[in-house]
Amino acid sequence: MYRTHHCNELRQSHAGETVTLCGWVNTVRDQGGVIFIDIRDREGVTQCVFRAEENEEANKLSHTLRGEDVIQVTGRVDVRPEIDGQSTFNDKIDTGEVELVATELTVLNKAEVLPFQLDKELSNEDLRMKHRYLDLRRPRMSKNIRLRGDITNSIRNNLAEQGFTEVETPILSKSTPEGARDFLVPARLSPGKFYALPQAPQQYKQLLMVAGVERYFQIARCFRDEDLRADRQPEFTQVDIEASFVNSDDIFTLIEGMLVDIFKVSHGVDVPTPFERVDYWHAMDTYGSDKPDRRFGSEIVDLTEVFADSGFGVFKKAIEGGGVVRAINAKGFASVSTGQVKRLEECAKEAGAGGLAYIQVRGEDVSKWRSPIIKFFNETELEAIKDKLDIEDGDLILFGCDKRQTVCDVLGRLRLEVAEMCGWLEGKEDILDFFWVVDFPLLGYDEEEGKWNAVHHPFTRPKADDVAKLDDESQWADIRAEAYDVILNGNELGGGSIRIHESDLQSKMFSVLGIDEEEQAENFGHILGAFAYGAPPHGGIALGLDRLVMLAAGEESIREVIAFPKNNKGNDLMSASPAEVDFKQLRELYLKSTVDDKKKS
RNA sequence: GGAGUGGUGGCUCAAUUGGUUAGAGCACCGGCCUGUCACGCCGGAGGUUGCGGGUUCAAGUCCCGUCCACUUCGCCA
Repeated sequence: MYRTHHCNELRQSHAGETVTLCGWVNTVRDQGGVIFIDIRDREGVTQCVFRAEENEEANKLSHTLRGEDVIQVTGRVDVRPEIDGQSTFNDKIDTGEVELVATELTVLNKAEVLPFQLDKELSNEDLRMKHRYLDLRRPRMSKNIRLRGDITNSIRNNLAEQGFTEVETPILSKSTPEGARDFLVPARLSPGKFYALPQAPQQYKQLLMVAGVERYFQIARCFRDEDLRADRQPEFTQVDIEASFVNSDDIFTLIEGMLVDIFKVSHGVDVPTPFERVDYWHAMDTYGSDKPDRRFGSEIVDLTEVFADSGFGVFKKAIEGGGVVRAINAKGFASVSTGQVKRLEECAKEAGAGGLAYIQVRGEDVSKWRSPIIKFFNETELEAIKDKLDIEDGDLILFGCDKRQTVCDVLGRLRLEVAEMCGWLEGKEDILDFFWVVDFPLLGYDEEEGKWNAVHHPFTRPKADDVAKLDDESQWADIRAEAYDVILNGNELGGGSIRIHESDLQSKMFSVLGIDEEEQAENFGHILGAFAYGAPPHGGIALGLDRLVMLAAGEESIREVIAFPKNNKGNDLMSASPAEVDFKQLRELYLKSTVDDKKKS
């Protein structure tokens, strides 16, 4: 037996016992005669005291210890003494009332000097990743990784209790043209052909419903070959769920229960249920986002009627073209700097706006307002916006005018940017604003491609009341889907839908999406076939586990909750992957690179 | 593919906006210390300022190129 206790276990009640601890040398405080070593394992830290009078050899050896050496210490648990009437208790550590008086020391493994110190925050991401195994030793990382484990446990328990069966689905699967770029794996046994890594187990889980599994879940690794972000990795994990004979409400109840348990585990709080449900268009019109952050106000106000006949040409033209004029009031931000205005304008342009109209409200009197556009407004318009936007001295008003969708995007983004600039979220980190966004549109028109795409995915069921509209293209934009997203504080935790389970409806859906019969047979023949043999009504959801754990851990990047993440470019700096492979390996796969590598050497 | 920020001893950062021998804290090495807990004290070692070029009497600082990292847009549920 290596040890009798872990390093966060000993208390005054253990006094007098002889115990053995194992762990890493956290700190060394060499006083010459007496030496204090804090020994650390994943649970915590315990102070060991080495004195020559207890064991001369151990004391001597203790002088050679350095940070991160792995040691085994045996000794007697003592309550920390009073020295000159002063307590030597350390209330910063849980074991601070005792110490281990060492009688035996074994160095299990010496450590070289580390490339970075574990007791300091490190800004060098590069270095952290290169020595990730050391980075993970730090308490914050270790806590995150263990929280992730606790959360997946909680999810498994929760779903098992509800009768869900965990089923694994293939990692080597088939490329589908829809959605993100696939990772491809050459199939040696079928020269010239490729597997694709799954972007999500979507089709498999529906087929499991046809198979009569009824309640499926999987903590599933998914792959997408797109550019990375702080909250995006090429491989990521979804909590994938599908159930038969359920409606949206059943899914909501299930997921709410699961999330309540998760935040009980991570925050120790009871999240109230049921979560509020917000209509998609209400979210878009009010917050300019389908995953709004509602922890602060500055909601979007429609001013289309006010400016319907405006003397300001830009507004008037937008409205005449079927567009809208809307604005947000950034309360108290009239002090915005020129640089910030520029940044906001950039932001608006990125979201599709032509420019940014604004008013800096500096005083009660309109003559003191600073704005490039206000001179075009008449008295009635000014009174109307004062009233509708609740304008007070010190406010900043930001306008958007264009098509409804564009204005939503623009003002939605500005709203978040302003919140960032003004620190509106400071002190609100503990708020947990969970809700559902429902009644998504089923279809969205892609201007570039000139075709209709599925907003969620092609298997999403239209709302019963809207099914008939599939026959009339002019009504496609108005079809609502039986789809839902669950949101927390402006983050999409997951989304799902009730699916189509009839092959004729599914076939019609494919047609609407511009997938002809031949292509349907080729790419989706198996699922259409399956639906012909008695597919039960079913639906499900997928939650992004990485993001969920990130939020539960209070981190800002999913890399902080993934043991071995990839960097911006999809590289693993520790193992130096991806890497070149031997020519022979490629030959066996019938592959030849076309990369021009004259830049090398 | 575009944009932004950054790259200075092992780590975190500084260096008067172009001017002496590139500094400090931590870590490291040596010494001292029997109650420390971010221990303390004395001493020491450690640098091709990411790389390449240019401007200049003089470049960590300015210019061009390039590489790397992070953030972001495009892309991506």
